[in-house]
Amino acid sequence: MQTEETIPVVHDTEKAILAAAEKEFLTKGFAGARTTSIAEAAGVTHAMFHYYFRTKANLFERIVNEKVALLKEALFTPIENKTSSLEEAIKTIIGRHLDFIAANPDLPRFLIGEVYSDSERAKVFLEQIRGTAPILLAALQRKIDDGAESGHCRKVDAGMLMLDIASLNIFSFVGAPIVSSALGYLTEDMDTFVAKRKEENFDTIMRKLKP
Amino acid sequence: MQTEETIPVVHDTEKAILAAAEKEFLTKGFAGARTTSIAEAAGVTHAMFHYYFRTKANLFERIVNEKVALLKEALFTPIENKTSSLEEAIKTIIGRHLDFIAANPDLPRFLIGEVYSDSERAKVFLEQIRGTAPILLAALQRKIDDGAESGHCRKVDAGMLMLDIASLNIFSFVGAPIVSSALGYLTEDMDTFVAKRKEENFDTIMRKLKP
DNA sequence: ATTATCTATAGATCTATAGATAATGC
DNA sequence: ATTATCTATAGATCTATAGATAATGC
Repeated sequence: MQTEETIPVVHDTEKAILAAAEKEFLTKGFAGARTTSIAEAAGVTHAMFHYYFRTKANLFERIVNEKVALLKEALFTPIENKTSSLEEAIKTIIGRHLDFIAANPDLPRFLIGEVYSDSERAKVFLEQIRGTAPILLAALQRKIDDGAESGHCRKVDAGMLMLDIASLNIFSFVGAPIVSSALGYLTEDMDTFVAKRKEENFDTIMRKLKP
Repeated sequence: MQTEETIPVVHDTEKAILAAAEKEFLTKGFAGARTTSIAEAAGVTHAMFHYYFRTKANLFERIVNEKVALLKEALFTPIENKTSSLEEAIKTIIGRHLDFIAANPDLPRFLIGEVYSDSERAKVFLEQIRGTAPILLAALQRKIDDGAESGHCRKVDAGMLMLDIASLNIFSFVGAPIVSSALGYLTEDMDTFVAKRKEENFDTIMRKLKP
């Protein structure tokens, strides 16, 4: 039972193409994606693709930018509470990151394969991150330094710590199919898996920080 | 000054095509690779491509199989010395893995993007690993269990530990361009970087094992 | 004789556009 | 009048093959 909107639904076709393109590009990459398949999946004529977005490259760029912005926002939002402990800050970062990946499971592979395999596209991506990452990292480094001074943790580099966190989180997803199949683990449901990995990776990182 | 071989160099063209194809496929993926570019890079006519390998898919499969076999051999060779300690075993595994990635820097991205994005290709890949990984893992698990019994380390799952090791090692390379650029690190020479990462990741893993 | 190579081109896609027609908003 | 949609097709690649010619090994 659909509710009739009085507000006209503008550009329904445009949205359908965008949604179909996102899926096609994220799963097949730029070279593997077909504009005809996108139009077909969107349920519109192929000509509509070009009417709304002119070129394949146009639409691809748009989707990349959208995804990078999303990632930027999800990951590099400064930790709100200035009085939160280092432990809480790390828990927040890992939690955010893993939740984001769980909500966008194709994105890591897409970024790895499409964005920074192409140096031109990588540049745009890196520019975006360069602007915001340092804010989060500076705050993290301050907390680490404070902790180190009071003897609660080792003095490690915040950037390297973030690389460790990113590695453990991302590969939990990207590598899971290999590992689970190779080792014969059962694939439990997503939520359980994410929760388990949050704890596990948090523990790994905290141990690394211990004096 | 070239030494004249009396033994005839068989299939020089074939080798040239193979080498060019490997580079093209590893950097651009199956969909992005062009058989015309491969022939051109190999310095032969395009028809030669088909004369030697018939189809694009043929050659792609051949290169995937070759690379997977290489990876299998490099990573899942059992630790020789049965009397070696857990610490030594882990050091060997991390060292081998990182050396292999350093020697094949495009391979992780290629496997991530090409092999297990396609479930059919992934199956072949996983079959290969399923055969050999358990041998290494069983040996590692035994060492962990021994260590746990004598109170030298925690009792952790060898499979999960390998996932952590793989994550940290692979992402050291795959993610390095992002991180180094985002944080403004200078790219030091490869050997230094590999050596540093070996130590760092070894330390991370050993801390995870501590009781 | 067999193997390797070349030129030329068929055949299959795929992106993009032209131009006509229908729907929509003033 | 403007915006959205359709059909048809141009134009550009790309993979693959046909068929002729040169090189090689007995």
